[in-house]
Amino acid sequence: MEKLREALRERGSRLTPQRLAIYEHLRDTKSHPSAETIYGELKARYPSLSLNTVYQTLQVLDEIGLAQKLPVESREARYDGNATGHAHLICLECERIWDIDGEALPAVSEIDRQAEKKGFKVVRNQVQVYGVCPDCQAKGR
Amino acid sequence: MEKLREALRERGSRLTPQRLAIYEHLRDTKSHPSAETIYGELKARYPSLSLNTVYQTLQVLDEIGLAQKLPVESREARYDGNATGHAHLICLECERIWDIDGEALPAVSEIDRQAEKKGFKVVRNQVQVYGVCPDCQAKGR
DNA sequence: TATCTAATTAGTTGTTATTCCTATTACTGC
DNA sequence: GCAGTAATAGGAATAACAACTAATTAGATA
Repeated sequence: MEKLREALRERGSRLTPQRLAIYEHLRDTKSHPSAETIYGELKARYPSLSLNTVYQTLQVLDEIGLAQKLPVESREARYDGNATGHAHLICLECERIWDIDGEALPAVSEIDRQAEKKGFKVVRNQVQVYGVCPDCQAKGR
Repeated sequence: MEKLREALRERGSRLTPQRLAIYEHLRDTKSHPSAETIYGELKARYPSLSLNTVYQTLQVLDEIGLAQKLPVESREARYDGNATGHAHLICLECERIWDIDGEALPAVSEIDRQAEKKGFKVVRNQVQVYGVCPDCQAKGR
């Protein structure tokens, strides 16, 4: 929470209950929710919350590096409370998303390095692997 | 062109002048255009072309593996006539997109391998590196 | 090459994620 | 606590894209 307050202050922004709630929700879930989903999940506790605020807050969190917007193939963007560079595994059937960390990280860094070799100043990367998760495979296509 | 004809036939679809034009345009450009851009660029030669046809054709090309839809951060999807697995370099300022091939490919494959180790059946991947291109870096800031 | 039939086109309309607008509310620094 | 200013809520607007439809056209067959 102090991390959030500090990052917001640096940007000249205020810490509001809505922002805190969205930040904590994102931080505590592994589900990479969409804006709409976050809205739905927080609405019970914060009845006055508006979807617009969710969008704005997610954008702010993305800007200050405390969240990451994932532009995936489905229409809705999904959000990740872990903004460090890592890859995502996306199930084409159930649309769930998982992080791939550990051994995949060096490969992600290697791609950045190739980009830099071409004279690019790298800001961030997005690595998505689309496929079918074990659950959906078991469910028999 | 025969490749396109063949792939369309297999799907039970026909080769039309519009489809051919869109296919060739995509194949011959390195610019990863949006549907709207393709429409604008072909409109002069095919005045009767409709934007809807462009969308439909791009979807067909994507399905038969002769093009690739890139869900990028900007609102419009961009299309690539090279549907083989490779990474993209995207300039956050001018929005141009380049392919990264060659040495980055093993790293992309390595990430797929990690996904498979988790029990995923990998279908395709998307690797995007966002940053600032040399031109835009030179242009100051 | 004429015919039959299913696919395609182009135009219109629909859908929906996201953004814009603005009056009201509520943080923050004093 | 008060003033100043940023954030919120909520409704309306936007825009990319998808669905629908009537008319056209291409492809296979003979």
